[in-house]
Amino acid sequence: MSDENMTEEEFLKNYDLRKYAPVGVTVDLTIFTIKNGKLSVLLIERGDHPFKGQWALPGGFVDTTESLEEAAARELKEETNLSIEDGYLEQLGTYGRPGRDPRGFIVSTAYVALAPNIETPTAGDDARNARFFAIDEVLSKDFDLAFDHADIITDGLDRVRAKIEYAPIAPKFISDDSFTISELRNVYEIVWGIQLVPSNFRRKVQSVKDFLVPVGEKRTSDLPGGRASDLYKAGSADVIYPPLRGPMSDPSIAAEDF
Amino acid sequence: MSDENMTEEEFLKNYDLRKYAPVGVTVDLTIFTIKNGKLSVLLIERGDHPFKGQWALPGGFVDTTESLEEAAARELKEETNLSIEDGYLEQLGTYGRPGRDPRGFIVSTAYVALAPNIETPTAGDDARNARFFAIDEVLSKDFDLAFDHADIITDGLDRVRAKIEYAPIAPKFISDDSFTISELRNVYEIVWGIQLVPSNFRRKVQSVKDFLVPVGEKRTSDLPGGRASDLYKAGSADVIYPPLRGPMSDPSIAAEDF
DNA sequence: CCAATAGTGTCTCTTAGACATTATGTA
DNA sequence: TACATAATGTCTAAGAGACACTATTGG
Repeated sequence: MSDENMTEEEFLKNYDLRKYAPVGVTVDLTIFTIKNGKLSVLLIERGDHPFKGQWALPGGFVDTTESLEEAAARELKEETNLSIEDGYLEQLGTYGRPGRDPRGFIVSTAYVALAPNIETPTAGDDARNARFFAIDEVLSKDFDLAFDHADIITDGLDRVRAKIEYAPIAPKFISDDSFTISELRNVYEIVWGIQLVPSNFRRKVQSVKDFLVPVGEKRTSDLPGGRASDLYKAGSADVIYPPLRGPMSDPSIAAEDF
Repeated sequence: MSDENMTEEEFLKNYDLRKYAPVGVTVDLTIFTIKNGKLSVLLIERGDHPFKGQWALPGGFVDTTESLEEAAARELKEETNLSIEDGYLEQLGTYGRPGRDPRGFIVSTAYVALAPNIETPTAGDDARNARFFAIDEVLSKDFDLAFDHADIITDGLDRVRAKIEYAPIAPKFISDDSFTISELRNVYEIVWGIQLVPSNFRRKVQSVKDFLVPVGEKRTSDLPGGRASDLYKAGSADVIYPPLRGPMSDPSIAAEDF
């Protein structure tokens, strides 16, 4: 039967993807958190070939019964026990350079996740070694990451630094449901790597509609001294407008700071 | 030989991706242009199953010898004869919902391309029907696009509308190498679907460092009347700062206009 | 001259950045 | 009390939006 006259049903009955060149699809996660005052990313030590023994982003092959998003959410849950609602998960991009995986033509769709400071990532059933590394350590020249994961982490870092300007995702770095404006400012300072003027930061975040809602309680610092601070929780805003301009958006700052 | 004691070379010699579930990787392009004063997207009429006879984004399977970017650039060249330098090409995202392609588990990495108003897309060797459609027509309820391409076009449209705020890509819509500020403003007005105040737009784009460089010539309008306008060409800026705020970034405008 | 578009100037209001001042907590 | 941090207020300069005005073209 010629292709021309086949119905779509007939075509699909005869169709077999296996005839074509073998390819694979994986997801990889850049799970960011703030640990010891530094922006950090979760890595796992690979227990199998390829890159056995090297550090890599958590991830794995996508099951053909799940979407990419579901595969990423599954990995996030496995590694951090965070559900997609508590944490934050967003597609970063897809990496498909031939040769990036020695097993064959395997494209990987990378996701960015944000996590609060969780004590120890759940190692999962497999006895994999998993822990958070400071970003600057991971991106240093002598840190030997598997695959093209250094590229992915670099892109993920850029994404996070740019996105906290206009998306209300910074609270995802904070463990508690409620937080102070100083804690929020601290997140921005760590992610951007610059100091912010507290009073101006306060004015700006408070002027953003539905970004922060006052909880009505105060928290006294664990350090000696200092006025108790008001607590806030994340509001319903889905955009920060006007954005909190960081060093990513202004070329004049970016030139000197990165 | 157990997996435990294999070297990486031995592992890879035995490894065969074909053993796993069959998957496919395609690229799809949302090639935007401005035609008849409307933002438009290139569609091709599918000559083969699946979705034979329906309109779809140009694209196809990725060759395992090329990167995703190269595959997208190849498609762009085939469809519009634009090289990646003249046009503009950027990864949009990857779509992997099971069932999106009836042939099997096929993920598609979508790219956004911008093209000047080209007369007729090169139909290519294959006798496919290909032409630009106005965005609002394509995204109307009764336009029956193949696959999940309506989702991809919607996302691509959002990307373009957001990105012309801070990236100097608007000139890519203009055929000529040099252009007037009115022509540039026209691009923004069409993409955003709003009217801009000419004098304020002029002041803002001219204040962006290295965005526009004067050519030193004037162009007289083809219409009767009107002062001759200065010509500019795209400069070396890779970011527009401060951004040209459109309706995408300001929730108060977005609410009423979309 | 008129009509039409390009380009300049001006006014006001908002916002950002810098920093002073006041408030409230602990040692 | 001293000290530390939170919260508020103030000043100035830059930028945005609205719109008036001038310049240059063709008919």
